[in-house]
Amino acid sequence: MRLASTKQDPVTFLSLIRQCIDTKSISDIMKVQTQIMKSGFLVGFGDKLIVGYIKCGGVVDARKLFDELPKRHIVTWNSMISTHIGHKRTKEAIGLYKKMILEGVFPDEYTFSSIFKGFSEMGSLREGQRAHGFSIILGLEASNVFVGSALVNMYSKFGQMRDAKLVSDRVVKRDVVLFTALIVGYSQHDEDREALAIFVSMINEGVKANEYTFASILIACGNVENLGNGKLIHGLIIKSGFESVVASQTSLLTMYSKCGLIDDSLKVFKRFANPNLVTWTSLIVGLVQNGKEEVALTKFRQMTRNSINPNAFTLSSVLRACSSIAMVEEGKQIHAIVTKHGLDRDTYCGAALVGLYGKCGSTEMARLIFDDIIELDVVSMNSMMYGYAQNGLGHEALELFNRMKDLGLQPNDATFVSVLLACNNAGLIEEGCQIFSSMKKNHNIELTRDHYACMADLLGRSGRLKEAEALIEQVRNPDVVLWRSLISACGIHGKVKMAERIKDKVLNLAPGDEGTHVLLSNIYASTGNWSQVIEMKTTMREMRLKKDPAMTWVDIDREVHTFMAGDWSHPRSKEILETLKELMERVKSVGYVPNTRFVLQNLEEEKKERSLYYHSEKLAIAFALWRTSNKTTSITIFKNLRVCGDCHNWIKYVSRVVNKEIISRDSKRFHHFKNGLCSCGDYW
DNA sequence: TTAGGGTTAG
Repeated sequence: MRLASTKQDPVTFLSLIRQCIDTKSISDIMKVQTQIMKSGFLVGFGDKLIVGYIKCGGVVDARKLFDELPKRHIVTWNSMISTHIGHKRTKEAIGLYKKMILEGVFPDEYTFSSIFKGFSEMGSLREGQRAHGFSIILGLEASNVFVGSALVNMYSKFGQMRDAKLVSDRVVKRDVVLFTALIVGYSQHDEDREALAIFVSMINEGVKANEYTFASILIACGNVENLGNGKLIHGLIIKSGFESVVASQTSLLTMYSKCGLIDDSLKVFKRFANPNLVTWTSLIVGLVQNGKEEVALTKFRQMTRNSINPNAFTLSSVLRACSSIAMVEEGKQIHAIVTKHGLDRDTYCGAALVGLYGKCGSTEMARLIFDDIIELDVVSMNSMMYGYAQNGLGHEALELFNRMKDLGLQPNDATFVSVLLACNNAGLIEEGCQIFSSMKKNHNIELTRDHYACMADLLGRSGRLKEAEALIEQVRNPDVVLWRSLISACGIHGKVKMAERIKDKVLNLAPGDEGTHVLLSNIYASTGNWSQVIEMKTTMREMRLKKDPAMTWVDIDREVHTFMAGDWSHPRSKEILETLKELMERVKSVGYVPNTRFVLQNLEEEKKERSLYYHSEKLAIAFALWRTSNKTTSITIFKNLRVCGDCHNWIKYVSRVVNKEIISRDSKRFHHFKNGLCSCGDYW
């Protein structure tokens, strides 16, 4: 901008400022300001120059000039405050608010409409309440709906829904914005039914819902799985002409998936011409929640192919999908994407990664990620503790549990599932009992089935069978799984009579429960009670109950190889058999003795030994050792059932003679075999 | 010459 050097008049200055606003040029305003100051007009034009700076995005320059002005109009104060709030300069905004009061300028309805947001962003409830009091004194709380909405918002953010409601009740002319703010507040604080009630009263007051209201109320319907109302609102959206608004459609998609109608979510999704990141993420999350993890992963790939970059929300959800169905390799690929986006240290992604690595037995990797997370929360701590629990590292889990208290984090019900499981898997009986009894007393945690299951298993396995039974009887409707763990404990401690008594209880509950039949048959077999075994098996045949065949699989170079006991269909059977033979000789030479107690069939001793020889995990380990190079330091195998005592012992010897770590995930937990020892300490 | 609301995650 070129300025004429001749004398300038007020009209010219005004038009010059307007020109600067149009071209959004801060440097031009500075030139105009210099000119104005030279002409001695600053007092008259200060406010207008500030508006100019603000409109061009020059918050800092506006503030500089603002501080130089001897007198400022209330409008200028308000503009300064709202601009600072808008630019996330919350502290400065609150500073300005205090400064104006000190200088004797009273805040008005415009000031209050923006300043309350500042207090909620700063987390200063007390100061917010003080300002609220001031607005009441000035008669602005109830008379102006802008002020009222801002207050409702502030109290909602602080979770003070009672206060939010009280304010809203006092506001004279309530509009759709105020109602929406209240609905969102209730819904975000798990009071979705109240949110629905507010929606109804809004309609009754004759206030029309808009796309924002619809988006929020659908989330509330989804949260309480109120499909009926959700569908009604879907109809209202169509009637009100908001059918193509992205936000309300995304909420519609979420509502259907939360109500379990994932196909309807997919239908809604199909109508999007250009779904955005939030829409894609909502769909992916919905798929994961409805057990469609593979589809979720396909959608994720489709999304990235469409050049939409994932964020922490998307990636943490996809990672959860991978770990929930043990897609370890896919999970590792997603980890690479997380790293590429610099999100390893994000609370949500970090927690999901910890969960993934914990689940595949790499607690060390999980811990490395965990230690790097910038802001630890209950979930990330729970994930790490659960990882330790699954892998039998009880003391490590307890140490984190204590650290949680030091960090001032409130443990939740999931925390106790992890901690109790950790105690259970590590045989920390006293610690487990103590923590269990503290749950309600000291932490006000509602006991769930999972907590009881852990505790019953812990007591049962340690031989306190009567206590375990009494505990299960405390559960309102104890399920089959709970009782089965007690039967299995009876088996460990040779209490056949008690096992039979519990079996009758279970079969009354669920006559066709094959697990119970298998358990009993195994208990009879291990005590040499072969006639009973035959009877059990006949019953099972008659009832057409089938036992899951034991299976072990191993993932090598992204190819999964599955093995069953005595199954020689693998193309490399010859090599497997040779490796197995060699391994047997080596482990026997250092002390391994086959334990035929674990053969659950009535065979001659030598045949029993042969049958142990070909258990699926032995075949899988032999194959993995043959296929991988000598440099490989660890191999991981997966089993659908629990590992038998003989294989457990055998793998310990193998880990010693081949000098490698062998990680085995069975149906209940991980075992890390190293140098002839197992991480479970032979307690599982 | 100034002001308020919505959608996604463990």
